[in-house]
Amino acid sequence: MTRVLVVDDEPQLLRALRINLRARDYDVEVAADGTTALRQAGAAPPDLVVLDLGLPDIPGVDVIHGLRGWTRVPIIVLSGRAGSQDKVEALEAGADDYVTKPFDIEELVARIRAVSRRVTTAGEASRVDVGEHTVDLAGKTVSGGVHLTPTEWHLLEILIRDPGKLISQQQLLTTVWGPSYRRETHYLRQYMAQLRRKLEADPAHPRHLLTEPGMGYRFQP
Amino acid sequence: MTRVLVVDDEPQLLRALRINLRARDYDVEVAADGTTALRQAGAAPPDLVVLDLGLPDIPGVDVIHGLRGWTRVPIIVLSGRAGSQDKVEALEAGADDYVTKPFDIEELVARIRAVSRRVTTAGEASRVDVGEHTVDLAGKTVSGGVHLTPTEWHLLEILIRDPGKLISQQQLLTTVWGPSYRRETHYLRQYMAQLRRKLEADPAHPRHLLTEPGMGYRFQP
DNA sequence: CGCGGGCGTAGGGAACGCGTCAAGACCGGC
DNA sequence: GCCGGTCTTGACGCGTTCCCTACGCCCGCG
Repeated sequence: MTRVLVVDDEPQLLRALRINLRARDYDVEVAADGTTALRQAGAAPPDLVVLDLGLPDIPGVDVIHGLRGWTRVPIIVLSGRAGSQDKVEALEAGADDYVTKPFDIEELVARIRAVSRRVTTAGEASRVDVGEHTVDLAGKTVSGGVHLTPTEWHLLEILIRDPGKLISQQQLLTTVWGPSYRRETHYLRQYMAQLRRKLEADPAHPRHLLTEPGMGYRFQP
Repeated sequence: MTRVLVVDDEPQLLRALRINLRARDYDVEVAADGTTALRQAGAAPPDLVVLDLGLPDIPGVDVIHGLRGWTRVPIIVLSGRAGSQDKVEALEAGADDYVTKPFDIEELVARIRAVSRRVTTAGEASRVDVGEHTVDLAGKTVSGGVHLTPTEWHLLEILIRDPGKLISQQQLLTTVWGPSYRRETHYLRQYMAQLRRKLEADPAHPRHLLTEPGMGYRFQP
């Protein structure tokens, strides 16, 4: 889960951000002033920082410098000052984005998503453990010399994308084979068996690729 | 040198951007409409795109989608519309930043620098070993007197950039030959065979330039 | 106890994708 | 204008993957 550190002293903004980001599976932490922010970031480095420049103790640019001294964590700046000189200064100091107040909360969330997407997709791959093996969705690799065919990947990706969640047979069939194959449930049995043979330690008694009779399948981490 | 593709039809803005970016060692290319932009980006992929949403031919969001279909190049959007709905839409489509007109040229340059800074510092290795040979990406040389043609270099670079990661044939084709060649998979077979003949010890049984049937190719160090 | 639905497994035919060889089209320099 | 290298096409054999049919098993139900 992506951890966002919000540095601001307005309870109203904090509340709105917390709600909106929680809904999108972000973890929100809060700091009310610059010193707290720097200490907190040092103690538990966040994955992204939302920084209000109008802090009670230190100038916002100094907070940017304080962070950039040791980390390249993405920083999104909030500020009441719309002058381009202020923007240039903050961006040159190392900020990734600059949003002027007042702003729409939806826009800020979209910008947070844009920045964190850029970072995570550029960075290391998303890996998931399935029993003995490790599956790398981005690189399309499985540890232990296991090889998966395109159809097997397609199926596995849908299941892994929502760990623990039940995926109906109809959804699996329509997304992998197309809407006209909605009733061909034996395709699922076929390929689920192959996935289990390749990934599960004991294919006859699967522990991660589970069947929910009459309903669908579920990936259990 | 970082190459920036500016998609806009205002000569005044283009001129200002060209001067300011040239001064900071950026290479500036220009496209006046969406189709030109997509074609140009396919022919010579830029390192960053500045995209005006108010284009004469296609909606700006479609240009974003057209690019995001095969590349993660950073996109900075310019727009006269300041509504948060427009911003969210563009950012969700895959844009990295959104600047509303009128804006200060200094601010745009600062944002370009902020975005490209994150990309270039993402990391890069110049020399890579491929079996018996050593490939120097920067110097465009291969040890052992091996010579590669431009197309071969282009292909090899994409594969080497993400070692161990699978690259889809769609991405390879659009990046090397252009979006219209998306289905010409036998170009890939042709040139992958040539690369293997030149680099692999046993071209019939490649150990570094691997095929993933139905999906793409992978460089294994 | 017999029955049927849902599930897991096995095997074979067909189609697709891949590698390879070969030849024609294009473009540069000598 | 000739010639070498490079880029585009085309055709063929082979292996893998996919699709489909068939069968055995477990469990709930009548």
